[in-house]
Amino acid sequence: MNADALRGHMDALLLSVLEREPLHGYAIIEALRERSDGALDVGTGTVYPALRRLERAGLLTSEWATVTGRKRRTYRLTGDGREALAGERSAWRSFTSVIGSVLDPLR
Amino acid sequence: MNADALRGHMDALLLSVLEREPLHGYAIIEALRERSDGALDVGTGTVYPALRRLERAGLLTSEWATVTGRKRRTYRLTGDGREALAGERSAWRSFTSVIGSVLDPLR
DNA sequence: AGCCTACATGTAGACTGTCGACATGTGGAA
DNA sequence: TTCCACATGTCGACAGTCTACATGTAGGCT
Repeated sequence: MNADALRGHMDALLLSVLEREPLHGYAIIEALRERSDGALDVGTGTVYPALRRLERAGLLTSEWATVTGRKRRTYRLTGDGREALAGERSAWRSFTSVIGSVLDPLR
Repeated sequence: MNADALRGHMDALLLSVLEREPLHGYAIIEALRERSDGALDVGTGTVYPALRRLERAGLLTSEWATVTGRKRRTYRLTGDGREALAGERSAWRSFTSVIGSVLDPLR
C-alpha cells in the first residue's frame, strides 16, 4: 500500500476501528491488518501520534490499564468522535465518487 | 476537497485526463474541474510541478506550441504513461476496496 | 488610452502526515 | 538465557500539496 495514498484517511480508519469497541494502539494496528486482509500494515510511528492528535481534537479519550503486567493505553470514541466518523464516511464516499469520475469517466 | 486526501492520486488524475487527448497545463486544470463537477480545483503550484515530474519519469512528453500569441506546453502520454495509468487504475480499485473494507466492514 | 479579466506558465516557502529506525521494557515459551 | 510477541513512544527524513507571488499576452469594455 502506497504511503501517500493513505494520507488524509488515517483518521477515518482509526475512528472506524474504534467504533465497535475501545482498543489500545497495538490492537488497533492488528485490527487494521486483519480487517484489510493484511494490506494495511501501519507503523507505530504513524498510529501513536495520530491517536494523540485525535485525542487532542476531542474525538477520542484514553485511559491506562495494566493487563498481565503490560501497560496499555486504551482509546475510546467520544460523542464528537462518532460524529466525526460519520463525516469521514460521507467524505470518503464523495472522495471516491470524485476520483472515480475522473479515472473512469462515462463514455 | 481535503488537500491530504488527494495525495498519491494526483498522478492517476493527470494521466487519466491525458488519456484521450494531449492537453496543456491550464486545460488540464479545467478538465479536472469539469470532470469532477467543480469538486477538483487544483492550483498551478500542484499541477505544473507534477507534470514535470511525470515527464522526468518518462510517462509524459511535452512540446511547446503558440496559439493566438500564447505559449502552451502540451503534454502527451507515452507508452509507459499508458501502462502506468493502467497500474494506477488497478491500484485505485484495490485502494478503495481496502479502505472500504475497514470503513464499512461486513457485519 | 487605460483597465480588467481570462488565458498561460512557473517558482518559493510553508505545512503536515506518513515512514523507517530506534529506544525501552514486560511476559512467556523453548 | 535467549528469543519473540506484546506494548508504547520518539525522532528525523521525506515528499507532495498548498497559498501566494511573479510574469506576460489577448481581447473586450468604456
